Amino acid sequence: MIMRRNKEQTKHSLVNAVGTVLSESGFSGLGVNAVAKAAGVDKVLIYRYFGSFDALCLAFAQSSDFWPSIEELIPNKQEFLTLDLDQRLVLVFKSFSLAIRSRPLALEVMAWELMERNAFTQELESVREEFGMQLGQFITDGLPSDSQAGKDIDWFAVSTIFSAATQYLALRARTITTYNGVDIGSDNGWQRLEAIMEQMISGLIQTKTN
Amino acid sequence: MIMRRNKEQTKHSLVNAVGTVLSESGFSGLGVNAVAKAAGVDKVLIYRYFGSFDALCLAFAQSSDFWPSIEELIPNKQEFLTLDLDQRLVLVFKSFSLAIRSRPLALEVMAWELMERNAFTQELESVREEFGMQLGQFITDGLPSDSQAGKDIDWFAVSTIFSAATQYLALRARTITTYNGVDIGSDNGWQRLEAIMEQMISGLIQTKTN
DNA sequence: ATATAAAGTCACCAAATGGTGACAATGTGA
DNA sequence: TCACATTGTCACCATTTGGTGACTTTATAT
Repeated sequence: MIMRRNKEQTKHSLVNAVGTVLSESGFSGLGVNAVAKAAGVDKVLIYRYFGSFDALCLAFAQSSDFWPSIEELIPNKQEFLTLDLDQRLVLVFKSFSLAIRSRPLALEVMAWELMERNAFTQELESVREEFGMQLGQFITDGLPSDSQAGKDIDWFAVSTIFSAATQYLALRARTITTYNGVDIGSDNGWQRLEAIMEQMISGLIQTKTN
Repeated sequence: MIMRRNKEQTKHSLVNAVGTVLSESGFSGLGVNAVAKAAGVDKVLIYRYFGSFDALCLAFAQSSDFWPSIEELIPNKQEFLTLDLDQRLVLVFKSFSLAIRSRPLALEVMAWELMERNAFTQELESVREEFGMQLGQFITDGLPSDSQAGKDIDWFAVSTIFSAATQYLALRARTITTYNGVDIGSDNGWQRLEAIMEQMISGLIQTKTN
């Protein structure tokens, strides 16, 4: 009863092959032929099982775990809930930059999103958007009711800037090591960035509480 | 003595065609055939005049003005020199984001730099690096000697974060309109970002002067 | 066992890619 | 005028791309 021919396994091979090709050759090398070869499977099966190459990429986008989970960013939820908003932000951005920098596939996909908008990248975006929403809720969830500090601060704009900067610099770090005098190729440089982010956040709160 | 066949003019056509193709079809459509067609010239001349396609791209990188000039960012130098560091930073980042968002070619090239590292992107980076250096000097040039505020602040890290965020969001704005609740497709959203950057900078200085 | 549907292989297609050699048209110097 | 180098055109090449039809092999249900 051994299935030497297994449709599901072949589909998985193809889906995984998308990630393989993407991380090995970048998205410029992504194509029907390359993926089929990487999967060790005939390319015609892509069309048979997924209908189109875009659909296969879509399946990859939905099934893959290239994006960090919230649990990875915040391993200790109990401890996290005891923190203030500023401390939470700092902690999240620290672990976010760490998590993202160690994910070549995520970086490749992020770069792709900046280039094109197709069914694939659209799906990827929706995955990320949901992640962002959950994370946002997590950060503001169950905040001490007596923390009035920074209530009139545009925290969305703050986290937008920090998240954007983090992602951009993580992408740049793949090809250059120094950006504007900061060594984004080393943990040292990233600590500089985290430190100044921390100062900015506390500066914001102090300004408003004064 | 009119040259109906003009080598220099043809070369210029080819160089310009690189920009045309890049802004119309993106860098994924960039190739020998497309550029030659856009220039209205036979592709063999690319190899004759530039040696290789990469060399042509290099010529484009060096000759083009897709990147904003410092004069564009700071039109009134006299007035600029009267400002404090924080005011200068705010002003520069405001005009930088404005300038960059209205430059589709610059955005395309920026996105490309995030994808690949080749002779072309390397040259582009060096152009940009020089720009960054000049801008940095400009910002700190002739500062009032009595301004001790923020002397111990890592301003390189600050401008790194703001510049990175600006570039990333400008890139994202090409394909999506809302990022993390901020409408990066409209001037309104960008004003939110500029406002919070302003608050952060002044917050930094206040923290240190207290 | 046999018919039938599913799973996989293979050969092929048109189009586009980067790249080159042969040739025609034009300019320029003697 | 005539030779010669320059400028440009064109046909062609091998390779790769996305995509399809026809085929063989395997599993399964009756």
